[in-house]
Amino acid sequence: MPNAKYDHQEAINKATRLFWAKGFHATSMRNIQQAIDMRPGSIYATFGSKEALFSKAIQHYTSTSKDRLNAYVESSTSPLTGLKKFIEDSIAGGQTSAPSTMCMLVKTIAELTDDNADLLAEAKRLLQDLESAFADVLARAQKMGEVDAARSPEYLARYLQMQIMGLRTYAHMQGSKEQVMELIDGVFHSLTGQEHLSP
Amino acid sequence: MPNAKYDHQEAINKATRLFWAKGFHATSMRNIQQAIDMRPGSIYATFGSKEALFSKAIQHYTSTSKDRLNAYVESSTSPLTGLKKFIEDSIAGGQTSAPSTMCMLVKTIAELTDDNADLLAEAKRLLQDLESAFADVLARAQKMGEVDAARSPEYLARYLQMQIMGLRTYAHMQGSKEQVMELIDGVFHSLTGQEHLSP
DNA sequence: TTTTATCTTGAACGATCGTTCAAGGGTAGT
DNA sequence: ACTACCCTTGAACGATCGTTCAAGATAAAA
Repeated sequence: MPNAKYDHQEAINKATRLFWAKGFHATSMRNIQQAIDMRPGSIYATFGSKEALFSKAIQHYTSTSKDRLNAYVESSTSPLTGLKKFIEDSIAGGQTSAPSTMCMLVKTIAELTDDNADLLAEAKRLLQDLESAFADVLARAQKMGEVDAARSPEYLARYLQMQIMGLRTYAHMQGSKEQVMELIDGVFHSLTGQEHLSP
Repeated sequence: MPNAKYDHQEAINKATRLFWAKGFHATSMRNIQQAIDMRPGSIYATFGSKEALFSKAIQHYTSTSKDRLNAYVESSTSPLTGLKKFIEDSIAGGQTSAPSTMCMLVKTIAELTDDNADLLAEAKRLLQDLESAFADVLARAQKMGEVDAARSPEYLARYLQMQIMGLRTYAHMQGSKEQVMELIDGVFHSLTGQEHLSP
């Protein structure tokens, strides 16, 4: 790119934050143009369409989320405490003031229909990716005896994924940070308690 | 109304199902016109605006949900089994083939922003109403010894509300009905188990 | 400096959005 | 049969949607 004026990665980053905050339909291409300071011609030459840009956005979101999870797990004394820190940070929001406490992928599958079948399918696939990342962490936690080994990491990850969806959505609905933290503690007690996870 | 051609209640019912399936933004007034077989003039004379009609819709949804919950609780051998049947029916969907496994109010707070501040606030308020209904049921379950009495019904309802949000959203993401039912069982084990709910 | 290739610009397009309103239709009361 | 009143109709409005494209700007190659 001999004549590249814009930083495409930074553009995707800003577009991601905007889509995350407002959703797919409520974010107009004119909003995007203003946020990333590009004119329609450049945007369409670079990304192709609103759908394609949104696709880049949810991919970027997922990649960043995975990185953040792994960073917490690596820098913590144990996989499980790293996992908890990741969840608390996702909801309470550290310095990285996120556009929403809700998961961007959950917002996406909540909003989109078959009118955007490709995006919907991809959001579901990316959520499965994140679930796999949870399974990896939980498998490591099992080997360290932090979590009941009688249940498969896949089941535990499924359970955790569902809990995180609920927690982040609940946090978006209700203001009290204290009560949400209490719910997080409740979730982790049910996760470490061995006898109450099995169906 | 000496000259009323349309059944307004049935119109609200159909509009609710459409909004529930497609969300606020993706549902156009022309979609509504077709679904309820009314022309724009009549719709606006009756309901005032798209926002006002959507407000009626989420109120109707909440009212129906509460009725369905109470019906399950009354017709069951115990409050807790009624609660579980309500949840299973909400997700698996009985004969009432719902437009979505996801909670309409969750979809609403996931999609809307401050651009529709009134609707957003009302959806949150209606979710609190449902949480109160859960608290009533859980208090009755406590008196019957089905649920740990050491925790307040308000906390338990908060916990349950969060779980339902997660369960229904997860069910919408992932196809396997079997795995979702397994998760529901897991939730109820954590709800009945006394030692693992406290933070 | 001139040419060439690449990227950017912004006006403009057709489609669709939520909404309005003058005109028409139908029922009830006289 | 006539009036009065309510409800319904559907064309039309301005705004905004996602997207396109000819023209201009810019930097590397010759």
